[in-house]
Amino acid sequence: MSDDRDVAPEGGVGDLEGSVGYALKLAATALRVALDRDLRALELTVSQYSCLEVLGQRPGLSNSELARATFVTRQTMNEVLRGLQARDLLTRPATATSGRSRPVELTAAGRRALAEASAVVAAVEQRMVAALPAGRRARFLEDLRHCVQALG
Amino acid sequence: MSDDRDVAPEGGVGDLEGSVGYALKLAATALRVALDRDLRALELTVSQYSCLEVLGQRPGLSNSELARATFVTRQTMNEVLRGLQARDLLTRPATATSGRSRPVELTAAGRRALAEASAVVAAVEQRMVAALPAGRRARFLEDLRHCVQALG
DNA sequence: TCTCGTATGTCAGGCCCCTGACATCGCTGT
DNA sequence: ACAGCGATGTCAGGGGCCTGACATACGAGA
Repeated sequence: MSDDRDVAPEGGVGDLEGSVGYALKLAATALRVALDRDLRALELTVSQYSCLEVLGQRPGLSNSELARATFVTRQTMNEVLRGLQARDLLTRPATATSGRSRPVELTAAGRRALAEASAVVAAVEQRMVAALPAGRRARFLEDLRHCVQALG
Repeated sequence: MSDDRDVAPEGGVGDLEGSVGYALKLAATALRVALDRDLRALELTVSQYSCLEVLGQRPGLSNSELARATFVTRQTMNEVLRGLQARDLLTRPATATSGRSRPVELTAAGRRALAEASAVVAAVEQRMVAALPAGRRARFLEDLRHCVQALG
């Protein structure tokens, strides 16, 4: 107690270096930065790519459904959609056939952009996964899911 | 090629469920949300907590040094510091003794807030780590570091 | 039928974080 | 001595994400 250095409050976090949460944040940040950098060449943000990717696999989803699928609020997704729609990467009917939800569809340009972006993202992921010792990937994935489940 | 479903572009991402990057993003998001929620009771954001935590372990750091330590830009850290200073959780000399950098110090209230926040964060981390099978924590940490290294 | 709850789209305001730009200050090589 | 360079603090602008709030549209139950 004679020096502040290396002294953590009781029940506190302690050293950051050994913290799983800290390492998790760092890894996620590194991933986001790498994706941001590589996607910038395509004029796409990570959020926009996520939207396109989900839409490519599940065409016709509404704003709210896309928001749930990408884990953002529908307000946020609304803005993302507006940006992509302004660039003619997707279309929405002007009026809803039922209720207020309108199905979102990729345009041809949207599918092209998705294909390019998907390749870029896959390359980054490949670079990351390649750094993991062989055979540990499955366990790593499982551990990540355990974390999500414990926190959700 | 007869159906869009389950058909990934060549070289694309493919299914999201098996993607390490996707799982990593989910885990980091879950962590951030959990921290946000629990820190809200203390009127602290995650960024503010990060700043306090680093400052507690390394008092006297300047704005730019804190920014580097928490992996944000100095502009961002500048705003975080201003918020914390307005609440009297830290102090900065009005004028620099040399150059332009001014050492930041926690106040007594700042140390109290840090102690509370650190306990909250430790509890969240504990909840997360407890979900990992025994003995796998070290390897998980190592894998996360491998990811960071491969991307940085 | 009419009301209530639920889901949806949207606007407003705010926080976090970024890039770009600028002024200031110390150091260094000429 | 001085011009150039690097680091620092700060302002301006923008994007992403959030919560809160509101209006609208559908469906279930009294």
